[in-house]
Amino acid sequence: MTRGELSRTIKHDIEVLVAEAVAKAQEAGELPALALPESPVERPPRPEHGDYASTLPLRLARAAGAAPLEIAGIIARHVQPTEAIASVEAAPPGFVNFRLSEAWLAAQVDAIVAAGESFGDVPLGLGQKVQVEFVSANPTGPLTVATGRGLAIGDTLASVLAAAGYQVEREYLVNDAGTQTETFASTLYARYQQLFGREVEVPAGAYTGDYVVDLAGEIRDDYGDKFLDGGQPYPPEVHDIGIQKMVRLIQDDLAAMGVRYDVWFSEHSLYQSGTYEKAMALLKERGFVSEKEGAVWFASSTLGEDKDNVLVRSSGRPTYFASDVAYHYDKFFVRAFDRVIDVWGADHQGHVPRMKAAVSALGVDPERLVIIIHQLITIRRGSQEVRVSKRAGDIVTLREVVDEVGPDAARFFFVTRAADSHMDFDIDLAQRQSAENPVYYVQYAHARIAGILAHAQERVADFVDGDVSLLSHEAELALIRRMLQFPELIESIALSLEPHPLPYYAMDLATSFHDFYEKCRVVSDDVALSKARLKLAAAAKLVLARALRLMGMTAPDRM
RNA sequence: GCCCCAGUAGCUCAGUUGGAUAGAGCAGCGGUUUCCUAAACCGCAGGUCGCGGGUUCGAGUCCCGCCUGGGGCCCCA
Repeated sequence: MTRGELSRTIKHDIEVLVAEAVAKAQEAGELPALALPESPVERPPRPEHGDYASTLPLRLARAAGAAPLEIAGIIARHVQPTEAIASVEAAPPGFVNFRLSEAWLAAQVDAIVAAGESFGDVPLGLGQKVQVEFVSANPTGPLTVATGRGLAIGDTLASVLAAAGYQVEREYLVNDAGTQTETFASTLYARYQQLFGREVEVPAGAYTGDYVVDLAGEIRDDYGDKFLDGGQPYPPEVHDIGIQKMVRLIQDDLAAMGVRYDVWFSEHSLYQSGTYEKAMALLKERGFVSEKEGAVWFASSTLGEDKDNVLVRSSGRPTYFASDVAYHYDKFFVRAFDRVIDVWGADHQGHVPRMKAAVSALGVDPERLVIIIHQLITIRRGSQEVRVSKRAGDIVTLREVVDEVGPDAARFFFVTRAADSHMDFDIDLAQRQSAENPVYYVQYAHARIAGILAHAQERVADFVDGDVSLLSHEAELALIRRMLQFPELIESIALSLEPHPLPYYAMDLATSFHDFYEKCRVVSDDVALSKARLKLAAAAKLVLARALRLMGMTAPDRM
């Protein structure tokens, strides 16, 4: 096998080599003709075991009726040697260990530099249309810290999927049609009237945060007393203006976190475009709608749910669930996404089974809808827990955190935890540790390389002709090995849809670079070696920058 | 009561989908700068992987039970 377009990753190449070796051993009658179990090659934890290892013999032993070590020996003997592989060995109790050729490793630096920005891309998605919808917080208040998590997960996932060859759209659903926005508008209008000295009470369940008062002030400044006698509970313009301003605020907050959405989808538009009616009609046509107790129900119990769910209240108003059914109808039928990924907080987990049931009731394979649930964040100031409630007005805003610790540190923090894990966010600690945040460790490696390249510019003419075969130091090879993991990581994240390994990788890559820096003088009197090492440093800079950018962070040249 | 998630070093968390001697960051202790960025590097210390059973060549990882914490079980979103 030669290096080329067909090879996704060296890991993949080795998996192919193993499969071919088994097939040859079977032809030769040395192994029984058995169907092979799934057995991806893995990375041995200890360097003396090589770069990659197959555990296939261990999995095959019972069915083959032979000792694992013996099978490992047979497979190792049948592996076709390639320029990339230096050695193949059987090791007890039944591993097949592969060691990469150092000459081949060194040559990969040229490949990485040639690939440039596209190093790390893997042909997995093949242009499939994927939508990632995340955050989608109600436009009834500023974004809270809690939304930072969905933001980091969703945005990073979208970036990684794009790198993996998917056609990705980021989407924010603006809930501009529900009862929450009505309560919000009522509160806003009450505040507005109060600003003109009227004795008006805020409604029950009102949004008592000061930001509503500020917003009312803005409306007064912009429109004067125009809406003062606009009717009850609020004039429609106040509702719309309020939502609009709130959405703009949210957009600003998201921009401050480095997120750009492709689509801002209005819930209200589902009712104007006729999508809602079409979705309900399809559901009815397929026999999943029933009427009882004066309401319209989704017969989810026929799909294995423990109960039915209301679509249209007896008052005639659709529920949030009905909106969401129509919304997903739009995603799959109108816009025809191959795959839809919704990122929700754990407080919505109860909504997952019925949403999946609804999608399948619409006739869509429920596998095409992936709902990622992330656990909630507990916010503390020191030892004191902060209850976050938009309505009560006790909010720790995302903006507040960004302003204090910076977007890069915030993004890094949010994306580093697995979605399934609960998260403690201590604001005091975040401030104190912002300078200790590992993101700076990664960024520093990038800045260090930029410094070296600038330094070299004055001494070494150019290093495009650098001969990378001169790279043979352990630290150099370790850095190259680390970089070659990058495409594997992209592939792995695109499959698992769990972005949290990315920051860990970035730290490891930075460590490999710092170690190389300590042990290998880059710019020295040895011009040939300098050029080779400059090329290696430039490659590392590329990969660091890309890892950071995938997480929505900056890659500074100076710190 | 039922369902989902978690419990790993003092703290915050990873753990390659069941593999070889369980790791990182921070905190603690000690060391490294005539030299491209010391926001770095090297070393030391720190563990009954919540508890108890089970599955098998092999379990932090899978199954069962229990304990603790978070979330859910509305004609709320």
